[in-house]
Amino acid sequence: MQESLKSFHSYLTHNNLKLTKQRMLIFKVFMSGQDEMSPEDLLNIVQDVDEGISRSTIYRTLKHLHSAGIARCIHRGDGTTYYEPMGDQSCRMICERCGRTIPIKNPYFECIQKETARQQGFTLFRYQCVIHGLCSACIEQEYTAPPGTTTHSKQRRPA
Amino acid sequence: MQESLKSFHSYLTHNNLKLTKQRMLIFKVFMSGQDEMSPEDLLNIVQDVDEGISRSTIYRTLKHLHSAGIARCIHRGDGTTYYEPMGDQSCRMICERCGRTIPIKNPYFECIQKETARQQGFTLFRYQCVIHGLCSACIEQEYTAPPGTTTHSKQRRPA
DNA sequence: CTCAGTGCAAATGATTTGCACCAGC
DNA sequence: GCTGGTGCAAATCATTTGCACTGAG
Repeated sequence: MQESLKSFHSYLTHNNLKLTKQRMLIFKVFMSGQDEMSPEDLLNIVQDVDEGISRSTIYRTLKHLHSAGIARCIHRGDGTTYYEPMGDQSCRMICERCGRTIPIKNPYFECIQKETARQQGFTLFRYQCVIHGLCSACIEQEYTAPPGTTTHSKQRRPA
Repeated sequence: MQESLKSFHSYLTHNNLKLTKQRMLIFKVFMSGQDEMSPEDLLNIVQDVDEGISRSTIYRTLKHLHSAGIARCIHRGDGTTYYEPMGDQSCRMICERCGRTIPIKNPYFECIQKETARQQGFTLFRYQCVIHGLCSACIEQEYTAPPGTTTHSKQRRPA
C-alpha cells in the first residue's frame, strides 16, 4: 500500500496531475478491497464515505491507477470491466459461459510466460494471463441448451 | 471448413435451431476470413453479398458460432469485440495500450496450459490464452504522457 | 493565481430486445 | 402449419465528454 501510494504519487507528479481528495479516497478504497471490483462497486463503497463523488471521477481515476501500474484491469466476456490491485495472482482461468474464475498457481507458468514474452520482443513490464475456456459444469450444458437459456449461464460473479 | 460446417449443423440440430440462408452466409463469410474481425467488419462483408442482412442477425449468429465452438471471441481493452475461427494460434500477447497483437508460438506453453487447467479441475474444451502487457514502444511512453495523449496510443488495429 | 479536476447531464457506441411479418422443417 | 428467424427501430448499458465551477500546487 505504501509502495503503491508512492507509485501513484510519482505517476501524478510526472504527468502534471494533482492529488485531489477524491483521487486519494478512491485510491485508498481501491487498495483496501480484497477482491476485484467493477467501477460501479467501487463507486458504491466510495460514496459511503463521500456522497458527492461522481461516477465520472471513478472512471477517470481508475484509468490513472491502471496507467500508473497500480490497477490491473479485467475485461469480462459480458462487457463488464473489473479492476483489482496489482501484485497477487496474475494468472487465472475464466469460464466463458458462467464467468467462474479460477486462479492459476503453476510456478512454471509464470516463467514460461516471461520467457516467451522476452523472445517475442514484448517487454513485459506488467502482465496478466487469462485462459478462457469452459468449466466442467458448462461443458455439460454446452450441447444441451443454447446460451442464455439455462440458469447456470449468464451469472456474473458466482459466490 | 467442412468439419466446422458439420459442427455448426450439429449444434443447430441439437438446439432446435434452423439453418437459414442468413446463418449459412454469415458462417461462410466468417470461415473464409483470414483475420479476426469485428461484428461490424463481418456485417460489411456479408452485406456485399446480401444487402438485407441486419446487424442484429450478425450478433445473434456470432453468439451461436461461439456457442458451437466455431468462433473464438476476443475482447479488446477498448470495449470492442473481435471474433476469429477456432483452430489456429490460440495464444497471443496483447499490448494494453496500443492494442498490438503478437501470437505466441512456444510449444511448452500450450502443454503447461492444458496440464494446469486439468489440475485445477477446469476441463479445457476449448481455450484461448492472452497475456496482457505493454509492448516496448508503449513502455517508453508510459511515464512520459498520460493515456490518450500520444499518437501511439488508442490505435486499434495496427497494420 | 493558474491549470487541472470535478459533478452533472447529455452524448456515444456496442449490443440487445420487442414486435410483426417470414421461412425452414 | 408450427416454431423459430429476421429486420427494424427503439431500448439498454457501460463509458465518455462538454461545460462551468472549484481547488491543489
